[in-house]
Amino acid sequence: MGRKPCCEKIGLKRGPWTIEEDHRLMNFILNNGIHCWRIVPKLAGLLRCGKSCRLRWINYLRPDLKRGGFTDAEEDRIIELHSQLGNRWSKIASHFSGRTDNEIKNHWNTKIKKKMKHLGSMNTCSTIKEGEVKDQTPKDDHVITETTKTLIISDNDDELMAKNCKTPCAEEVDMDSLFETQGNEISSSSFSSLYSNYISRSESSSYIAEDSISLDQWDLDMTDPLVPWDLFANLDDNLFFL
DNA sequence: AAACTGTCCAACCGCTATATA
DNA sequence: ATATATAGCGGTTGGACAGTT
Repeated sequence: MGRKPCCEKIGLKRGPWTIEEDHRLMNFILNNGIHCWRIVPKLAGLLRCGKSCRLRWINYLRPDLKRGGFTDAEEDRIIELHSQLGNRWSKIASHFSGRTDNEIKNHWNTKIKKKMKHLGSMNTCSTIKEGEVKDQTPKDDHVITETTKTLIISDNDDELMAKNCKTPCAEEVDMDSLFETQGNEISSSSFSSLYSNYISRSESSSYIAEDSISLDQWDLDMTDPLVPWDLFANLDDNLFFL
């Protein structure tokens, strides 16, 4: 069976939206509501497919959209939800008012992932002793971040977190007991709860132990400076929608 | 100033889920 | 029960822009 791409129809416009198109779509929806996306472009006088209109509305034109950068709190919440839900962006987005799945997905892929990775490599590098690089280097998909104090899988996190993970990844670790036995002083309750989420999710998928990890392999110096994300937090929410 | 490189994000693609005839 | 259309989702891409050489 299979469906043809909706925009293959001759004459339909693709690519970036013009201001006029935005106005047409916005006016139409605000005046008439949404009943069927297929007929929206027709009635609104747009040479776009319904799918494209829907996306434009959801991701850009919706009046309740919150524009601007993510706050620290939002970012932490994304990380927390991602640890529970994996790449189910629409589910994650449903926990935020005014944020789209696309926006959160983009933010995760471009900012948070890198941030995790960066912090992970800093922690990793600081623990490696000369001459022991190969043996001591933890798998770089194990990262502890300061902001969340959760175990994050940064390099192949998507695969690991995916519902049907088939790739052998890492061993489950009881971080609480590890901290006790290793004498670390991390006492964040959010850390253990978030970590538990990872474990329960991992257990529900075909999560296979591959190698052991130890806190010896990490430098858990939680004083590492972070990018000041809150610099972006107070951009004018109403910048777009006046 | 020009060329190159990296980053960001809007938009698209292809798929699944759901509704309906 | 089946076929088909639409809605919705997540992954990916491409172009604009910024920074660097």
